[in-house]
This record gives sequence, C-alpha cells and structure tokens, in this order.
Amino acid sequence: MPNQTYTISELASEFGVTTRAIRFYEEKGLVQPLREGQRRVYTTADRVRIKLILRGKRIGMTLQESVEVIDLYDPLRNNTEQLLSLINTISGRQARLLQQKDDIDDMLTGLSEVLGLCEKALGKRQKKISAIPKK
Amino acid sequence: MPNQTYTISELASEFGVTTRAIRFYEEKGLVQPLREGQRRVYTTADRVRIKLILRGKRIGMTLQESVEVIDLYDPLRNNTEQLLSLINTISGRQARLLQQKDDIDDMLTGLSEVLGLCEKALGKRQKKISAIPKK
DNA sequence: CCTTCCGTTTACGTTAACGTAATTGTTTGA
DNA sequence: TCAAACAATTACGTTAACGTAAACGGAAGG
Repeated sequence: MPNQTYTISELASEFGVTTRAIRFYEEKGLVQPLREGQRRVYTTADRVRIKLILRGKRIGMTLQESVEVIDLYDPLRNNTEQLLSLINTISGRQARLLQQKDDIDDMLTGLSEVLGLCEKALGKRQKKISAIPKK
Repeated sequence: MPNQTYTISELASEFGVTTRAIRFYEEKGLVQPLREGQRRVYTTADRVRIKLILRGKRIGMTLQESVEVIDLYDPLRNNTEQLLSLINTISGRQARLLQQKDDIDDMLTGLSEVLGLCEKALGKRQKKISAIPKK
C-alpha cells in the first residue's frame, strides 16, 4: 500500500514543520505534489523527499545541498564522463560527512567530560538524580 | 609557548575565513581580542574559541549555539540546581549529536551504494579510474 | 615623497528559510 | 444554513551570517 497519499497538514504534523515550510519547499522546486482541484496531494515519494530534506537540514545542509544529494540517486547516468564526475561528487560529500562525524565525536567527548565533572561534583551530596522537566 | 599572538589575517587565512567574518564574531561578542593601538591582537585562547565556533558551524550549529556549547566548559558551577540544569542541557546536546551521527551514517550508506553502482557500471569498460581535477 | 600593504570603522546590501498576516475559497457537521 | 476547520494565494517582514564598498590611518620600502 505505497499508494497512500497525504495532505499538507498531515505531513506537516508528522515532521513537525509548518505547512508554510512545505509550500516553501514546493516554491523552491524541492517537491511537486499533485493537485486535487486546488488542494495539494502528496505521494509517498513526496513524503520521502521531504524526509530526506529535513535529514539534510539536521546536519546543517542547505535545502539546495539536500536536493543535490537526493538527486544523486535517480536517473543513473550511463555516460562515462558523467559517471566519473558523479563519483567525484560523491567522494567529496563523503569526505565532508566524515569530517562532520569527527567534529561531532570531538564535541561528544568534551561534553562527556564536563558531564563527568558535574556528576562528580554532585555525587558528594546527592545519590538520586531526578530529571529536570524539559524547558 | 602558548603566549603567542595572532593578527586577524593570520587567523583568517589559517581557518579559511575572511577577516570580516572574524570581526563579525567580535561584534556578536563571541571573541574579545586585545588591542595594540588600533589593531586587534588575538591570543591562543581566542584562536581556540574561533576554532570551536567553526567546528560548530560545520555541523550546522548557529553561532549562538556554538558559544552556548563552549560556555558549558568554563566557570564550573557549584550550585546544585545549576549543576542539574547543566546536566540536562548537556544531555540534550548529546542526544542531538547522536541523532546527527545517525543521519550522517544513513547518508553515508546511501552514498556508498550509489558509488558501488557507479563503479560497477564503469567497470565494464574501464580499469583505471583517474581522478577528475576539482572544478 | 609616494605607493603599497595591512588594518580599522561605518554602513548599506544580500541570501536563505521561513514567519506572519490578510484575503479568499471549499467542505462538512450541527 | 451557517459557522468551523482546513486549504490556497499573495505579499510583506524577519533573522542569521556575513559580503561589499567607501573612506581613512599607520608603516615600510624603493
């Protein structure tokens, strides 16, 4: 049943974004939902694209970069030169992603250290650590 | 010899950013270099801050977020409530970073698959793959 | 002395990614 | 039938993170 469709607000609430944002993505050509009269109708393919776009955003990519990455998947080239160029593009992306992982690991290491200090400083008086309500 | 100092253009070229960017960081209070007359003089501490800010940027953090993370390190709190709050903040950051790592891994997996297809499609005619000059 | 090379300040411009109305349908349940 | 809920279009506003240009100052070298 991948023939399911979605309304804009369904997708918006599923992904935790506004309908404005999704329409904006359409303005930018990132998705092209069908229409049922006036209303937009999103296919599962559209849904996946939006999901990938948001994944890109989470790691700091621009919308354009996200679509570039997404577009690496589809009409698989046959021309040799294009293939070589594609390989190059992919390698570049991979390198950046690995750099990002390193950055994240460094930051995680630092945070763990601070966390350790906190708990140590706290352990002198407390045994139970109750979570603080978010916000 | 951590008493070294740097000019703005030294740091700019070392980090591959413009002097304008570094001055902008100062405007935003992210660094506070000394002055030698009119000229800005950066200490190694300033240099580290800038480095951390740029690390944050690479993984999609805003400048504000970067300083927030940096500021988690310094005047280690003693108040219990503040410590608990700090632990919470750190936990939140860690969660986000782990999410980012997952996103990156997913993307890397996808890219590797496409890369595999490329090389397979290419292997039928080519043995040597010469790198394409950048841009 | 003059030019060239940093560096500084001030200030307006720009791009991305939406937010925020305002106005106008359309459908649907009471 | 009529208001409430959801959707669409149009258009101006906003924030972050600089870019770019103008105008000026010191110093170093030929």
